[in-house]
Amino acid sequence: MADKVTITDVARAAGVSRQTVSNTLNSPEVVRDETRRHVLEVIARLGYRANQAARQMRTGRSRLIAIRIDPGGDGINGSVLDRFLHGLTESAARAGYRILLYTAHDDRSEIATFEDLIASYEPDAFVLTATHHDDLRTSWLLERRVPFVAFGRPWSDLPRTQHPWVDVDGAAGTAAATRHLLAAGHRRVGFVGWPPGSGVGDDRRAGWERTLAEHGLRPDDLHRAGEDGIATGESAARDLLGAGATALVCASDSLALGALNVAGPGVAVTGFDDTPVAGAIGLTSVHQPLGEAAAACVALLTRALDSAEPPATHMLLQPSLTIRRSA
Amino acid sequence: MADKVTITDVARAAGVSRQTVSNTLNSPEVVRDETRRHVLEVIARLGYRANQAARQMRTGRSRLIAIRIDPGGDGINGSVLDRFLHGLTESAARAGYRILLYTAHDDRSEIATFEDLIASYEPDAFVLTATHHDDLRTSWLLERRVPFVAFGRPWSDLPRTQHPWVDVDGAAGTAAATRHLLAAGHRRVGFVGWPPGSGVGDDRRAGWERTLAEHGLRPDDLHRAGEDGIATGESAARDLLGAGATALVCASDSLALGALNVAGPGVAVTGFDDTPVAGAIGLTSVHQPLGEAAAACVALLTRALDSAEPPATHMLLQPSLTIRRSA
DNA sequence: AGGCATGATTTGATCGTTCAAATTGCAGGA
DNA sequence: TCCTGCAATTTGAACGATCAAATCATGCCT
Repeated sequence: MADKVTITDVARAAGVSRQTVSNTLNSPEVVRDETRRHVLEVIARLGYRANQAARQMRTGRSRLIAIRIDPGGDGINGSVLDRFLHGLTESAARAGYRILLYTAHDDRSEIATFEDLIASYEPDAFVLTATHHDDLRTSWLLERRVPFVAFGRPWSDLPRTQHPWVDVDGAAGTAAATRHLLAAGHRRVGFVGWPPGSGVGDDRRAGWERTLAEHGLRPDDLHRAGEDGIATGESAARDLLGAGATALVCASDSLALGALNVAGPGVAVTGFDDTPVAGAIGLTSVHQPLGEAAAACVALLTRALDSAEPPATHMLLQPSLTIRRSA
Repeated sequence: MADKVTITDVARAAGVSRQTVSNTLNSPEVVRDETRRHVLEVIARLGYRANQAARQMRTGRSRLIAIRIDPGGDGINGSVLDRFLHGLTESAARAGYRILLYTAHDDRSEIATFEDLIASYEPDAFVLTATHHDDLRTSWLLERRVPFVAFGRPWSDLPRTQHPWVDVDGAAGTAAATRHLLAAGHRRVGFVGWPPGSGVGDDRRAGWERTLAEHGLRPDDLHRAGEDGIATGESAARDLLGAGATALVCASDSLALGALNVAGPGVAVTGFDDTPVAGAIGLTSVHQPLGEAAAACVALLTRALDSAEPPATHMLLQPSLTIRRSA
């Protein structure tokens, strides 16, 4: 590539030592004002930037954050992670970090990739996505004191699952959707979700249930569960409409799309994640502040890595409801 | 992190020199069989992996490939780049490379990021996406001899735009869609695209036009253009159906979705990019082999970087048509 | 005038791997 | 027996930044 400028080149041009150049950039307070100004002028003139490999060898810090990328393109909800990833890349760059990607198809292969990345590139931290029950990754990283933050909560109180996390309050999202439907006059509001046992799914159903109770209404068995997908949405919606529901809160946009296919005029449907599909078909959907979530992950990590402050342990963000034709 | 194993540790444990350990991994042909086997056993036992920063300082190679990530989440077509990015990350890892992400909002800020990344992390190459007319990036990289491949063709014969690229044949995609509609009995097939001047748009229109001509049919002004989006699709479809079209080939899934909103029974519509939206609403759409495109990009780069073979200059891949209810 | 303290600056060493030259040992031929 | 050639192995140096100890210069006090 173009001829490289090193700290020795700058030192020579400025008539000072290498250390004075390094101090000018990293500990300016130990350099006399006049010297510092002169060195900065030479740095700017020569276009000097520090070589990260050399810095890393001496400091042990790569200023890299590693995250898995998923093949989400076949799914309606896949775009959630890309928006998060974009936000993460921007926030990290602002904090002086870069994002390193990897792929993995299960916990064990992801752990094998952790070992490889840690040994070769030495990322300063990991961001975990798609956390789940019995997630092997979190305890592996905790045991080895590898800094990380999860986008998604641990759904267990076990000590080995206590780790830094950022999440969006799913229950608050379905609560807002439910309130919106109640405000529109609906009294028999159904819920289409996933089988119990999924932390995220249980949380989203809790928001619907709790809000009905707050309005003196009973769920009355007006909830159905199944694997995420349009087909599940369709069959669950048929059942619920047959049972007298006039409005449906769905745990995902895939489920909501299926419900919409079945819903007649007057039936209100909401989804979750505010995906491009929701935008395309006019679906009211819970919007997660993914840019904010990404920024929060970087903030938690940089506080742990760069700051003397005690690390923050978690951050729960609030969603909003994007209102469209469907409700 | 966990105690590090270095090449010196392995050498000591094996009773050989550092160079013999390095040779065992990188030039095994210069190490006696018996010695090599013994050293490999010690490497495995100690769990040694080379420190990439140290290697990079000596070889000048980071084994990183940098690519921009876009905030595609607000667009229906955004998922195209995520599937590509996932495929790229997997293919790169297979070839011994990792993917480094950055963001940029225009050519100039992207070039500023190039300068920063090149000086600090020294990526071995860049993958460019969203190439366009008067793209400043390609000439900047060519002038500095920075290795890169574009996912997308240069649409100009100017010497300064001759660079390695991988693309999917858009014209072949719309040709296949057009043939499919003709085979279904349609004779008045319209085209909904973008304003002339976009290389991608012009190419996709050419596929439709050429296929009609091959069947002795004339386009008859059965084409409309506008900014990508559902609204454009709707108004263009209205026009074309009014002009007698019974089928529509659209340059994107967004346009196709708009067209579908307007199309009555019996009107066939196809889109482009086979996005999750297409899957969700039952739209026949041209599918781009993004995993293959990603693998081709890595192949072109690794051939240029790691091989003595003369570099390949480009690769044009073939799409397929995913047939659903809409056509 | 000399000694001491302190701010400012310099320089040797280090990080871990690869490069390249030097060294070693062994076999074959004169 | 000695010399030469070559395969196998070793070791000093380099990559570029930071760390830390050493050095230098200046000012103040005795």
